[in-house]
Amino acid sequence: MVKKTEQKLELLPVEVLDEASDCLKVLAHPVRLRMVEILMQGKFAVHEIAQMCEISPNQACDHLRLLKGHRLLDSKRDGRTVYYTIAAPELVGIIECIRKNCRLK
Amino acid sequence: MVKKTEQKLELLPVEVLDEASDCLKVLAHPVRLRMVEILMQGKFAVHEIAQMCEISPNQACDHLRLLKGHRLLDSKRDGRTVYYTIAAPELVGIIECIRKNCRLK
DNA sequence: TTGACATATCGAAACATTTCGATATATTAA
DNA sequence: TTAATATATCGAAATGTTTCGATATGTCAA
Repeated sequence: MVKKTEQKLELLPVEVLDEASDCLKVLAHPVRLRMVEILMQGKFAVHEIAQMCEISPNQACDHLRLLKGHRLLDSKRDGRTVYYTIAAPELVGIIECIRKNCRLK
Repeated sequence: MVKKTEQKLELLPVEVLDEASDCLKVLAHPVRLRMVEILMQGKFAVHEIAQMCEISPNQACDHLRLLKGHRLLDSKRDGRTVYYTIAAPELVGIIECIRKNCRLK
């Protein structure tokens, strides 16, 4: 019999964990989760997102910039309005996971 | 036609987002993701987990304590050894999501 | 061009997290 | 009891994040 600590566990490479934890860190904020939720239902302008999140436009910019910087969102200017959209489809899975699991407690 | 900003979006209650972001914040660390991964494959002692994560035992304690404090893990002493286990089944969904999505890039 | 609106950027204070060593507690065997 | 092993706790330095106001840029209409 093999000793427990010598068993080969199936573990993800460190780089994947680093990347995943970076991504989770960015998502781990109630306002940013709300933004992802909102953008799962369409494209929206910064001021619309700010309003729905009940924060100031420049604060919304900060959060959106962070999300975009990690390639989770994308943006496109149309006139003086900038519309943000979901860039990383895996976000949907995480929000779904929250929807499914965070009801209780 | 209803104006976009007046559309009723399906949004999770703030309390759920607060709780979810708390949970994600705790998970958003490469060592803690590794711990969850490891514990998805069985129960392990603190020193075994520390060794597999390549950190000191007291640092492992710190991280395990944090995870347990958020009810993501559970522990049970057997003699002088303390075994940790997964307490929140929803963790599995998040790790699965990482496995599925964080290959590329 | 000017004014108004929409978004973006930046610095710094406030706040939170991480790490590490020192020390404490719990359990067992001698 | 004492020594050895396994965990746990704590304080404080180092580091990272958040927020906010001031200011800058980009676009359009008059």
